[in-house]
Amino acid sequence: MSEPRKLEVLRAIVEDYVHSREPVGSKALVERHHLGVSSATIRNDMAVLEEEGLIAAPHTSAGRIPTDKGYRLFVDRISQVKPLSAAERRAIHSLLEGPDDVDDILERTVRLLSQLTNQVAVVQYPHSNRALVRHVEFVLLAPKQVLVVLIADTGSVGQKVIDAGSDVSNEALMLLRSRFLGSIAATQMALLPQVLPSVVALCPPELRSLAQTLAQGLQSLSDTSREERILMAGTANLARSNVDFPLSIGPVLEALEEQVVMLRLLSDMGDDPRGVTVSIGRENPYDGLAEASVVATGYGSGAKVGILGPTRMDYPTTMAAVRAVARYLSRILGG
Amino acid sequence: MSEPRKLEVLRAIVEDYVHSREPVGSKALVERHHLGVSSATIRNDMAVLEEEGLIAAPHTSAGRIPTDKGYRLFVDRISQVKPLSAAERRAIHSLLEGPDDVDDILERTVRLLSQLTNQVAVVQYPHSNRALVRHVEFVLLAPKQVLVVLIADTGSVGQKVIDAGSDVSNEALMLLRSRFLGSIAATQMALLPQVLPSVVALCPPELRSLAQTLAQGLQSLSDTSREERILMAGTANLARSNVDFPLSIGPVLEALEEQVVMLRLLSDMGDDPRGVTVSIGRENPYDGLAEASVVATGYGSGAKVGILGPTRMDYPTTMAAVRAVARYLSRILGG
DNA sequence: GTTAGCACTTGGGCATGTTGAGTGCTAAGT
DNA sequence: ACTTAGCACTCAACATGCCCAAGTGCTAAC
Repeated sequence: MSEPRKLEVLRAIVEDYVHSREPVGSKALVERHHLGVSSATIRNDMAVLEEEGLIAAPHTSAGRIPTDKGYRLFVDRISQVKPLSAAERRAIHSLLEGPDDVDDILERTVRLLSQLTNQVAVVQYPHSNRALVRHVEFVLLAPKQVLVVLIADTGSVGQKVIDAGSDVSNEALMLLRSRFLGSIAATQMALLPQVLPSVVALCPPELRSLAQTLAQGLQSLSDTSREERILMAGTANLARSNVDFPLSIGPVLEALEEQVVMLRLLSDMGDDPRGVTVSIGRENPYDGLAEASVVATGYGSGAKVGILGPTRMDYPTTMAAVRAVARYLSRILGG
Repeated sequence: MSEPRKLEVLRAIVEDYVHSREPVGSKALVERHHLGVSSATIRNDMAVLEEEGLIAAPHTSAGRIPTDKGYRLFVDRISQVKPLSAAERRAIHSLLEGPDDVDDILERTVRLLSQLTNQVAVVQYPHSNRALVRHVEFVLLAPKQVLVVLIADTGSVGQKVIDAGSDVSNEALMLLRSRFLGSIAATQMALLPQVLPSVVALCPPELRSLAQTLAQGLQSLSDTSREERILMAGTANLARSNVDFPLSIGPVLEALEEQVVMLRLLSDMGDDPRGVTVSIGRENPYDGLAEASVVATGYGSGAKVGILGPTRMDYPTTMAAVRAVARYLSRILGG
């Protein structure tokens, strides 16, 4: 049995199964694809594929369906990225229009991606390593509570309420604000941890502890605004694509609700800046996603975009969409 | 047949059905509830209830289930709000702890509510009518793009990118910022539409048009920060509560994804500041929610909290939870 | 107005039969 | 050494028929 044909058979099985949602048998296979051999030969090949754990039969006398391992091989070695349709290109292009508000763009991106792929789309807020501090604001909410606001020149705004140990005066805040602002304006976010301590050190002793608290607040903002948030869209696709198909969507919804889980998931994925990464079924670190796959890639300076869907998914098309969207995102937000 | 007993029967049917998820028959009814009459009598009563459209039989020889109208009557006239359990009270109390960040509080509230009710919880961002302007910031992102930030003394931060028609200088922005800030600091958000025009009018003529654009931005922030956003949690409960129960969750997920739909839904609901409002099944203005009910109430100065779940839901408990959570929310955020 | 009794309906469970897609194997063909 | 035709076998899915329990509606008596 020839190695190339074996792969061809696997490809055919994956494609047919993704398309029909039904186990595919040897006879149907030779009919739909013009492999130059008979169904008996295919049966032999399939037996081998099954031995290798690439396909499996749900029950004795049904066709075969790909295993996680089968999909893996398919994705790694067989599939070719499909070009996008003209309409799809147009849709992505239209992302370039409209206001360049980061939130807005991400919002629209994630919707578009979910529509293109018919899956749940997920996008991580862009890293703002290179962003510069544009403004700092301290707002006294209650005697001991201060709202810390950190604005970057990219337009991203981070905010956090912190608890000062003791009563805080407005004057003190004003003073500290101008101190901080004077020292860190136009500084890279990534450098804050190095710069902030010296600012604190230069403050009058009686304000030192407050300044310390505020500095911590600012620093955590520079951290969290980098990675913390995630946006998603297309949850309804989970239900739709699984009409009469029992991917139990409960666990998946749970995973999607836990931003922590999703963040972990995305950042665990490889970081090949060129290609997209695929995590299939049980390869996922989270149990609830044992029947799901994640297709993701990085954009900009390292944040991730991707989709989540059933293992039985049209990988070539999906990968193409994710890749295209990521590229445009990089272009718009400026790597 | 006595009117009180008829209601009693309806109540029993609703309660049993909610509990067992199965149509309830006359015999089971007399066994579980000690109504002082025989099953034959109940049958007569049930026939009447069915005529009145309050209950229906899925097939000829099955028990009855409540109709939307039946639930309506139940909610309006029969049910008594159940007191919360001690554990539930404790959980709600613990909301009082931790930092009083608005986002944080709402986030935790909505999670808590979804856990208490086992439904999807939804909360609208609080109205900030009475909030005072604390700070205004303009950030130049690109030659023609300005980020407008509006900070309220409540700690809520609104932001928006606006498109100035022509190139903008940093100096101009600085000047306008101090003008605006001087005029509207400590002004009520609700008053902005009246105050802003006069600020614009006092600007130097060459900056007038930019000032006008910025003023519009500020105003829309004061509007949108009031109503626009919605937070939700517990989507996974949709799948869980419908294991082996075919509320098609697809349409519901769609509705939940459309913030517009949800906002409309919430604001269409009555505004009784004391009690909770319930919208049952087809009473909902959105078709996808024909098999769902919404239980909501106002909090603070008019925003809404509530839950969404299947029509077959434990209304008394749910209503109690929603009401209790709304009260605490009002207390924390200061009506 | 209530109740007991009874005939009637019907979905669900179960055992049984049938069908068809699909397999694995063997033996023959290239 | 592959490939192929043929064939016996397996098994989910569907269908059929049967029975049962739950439930109803009605009537006649209390």
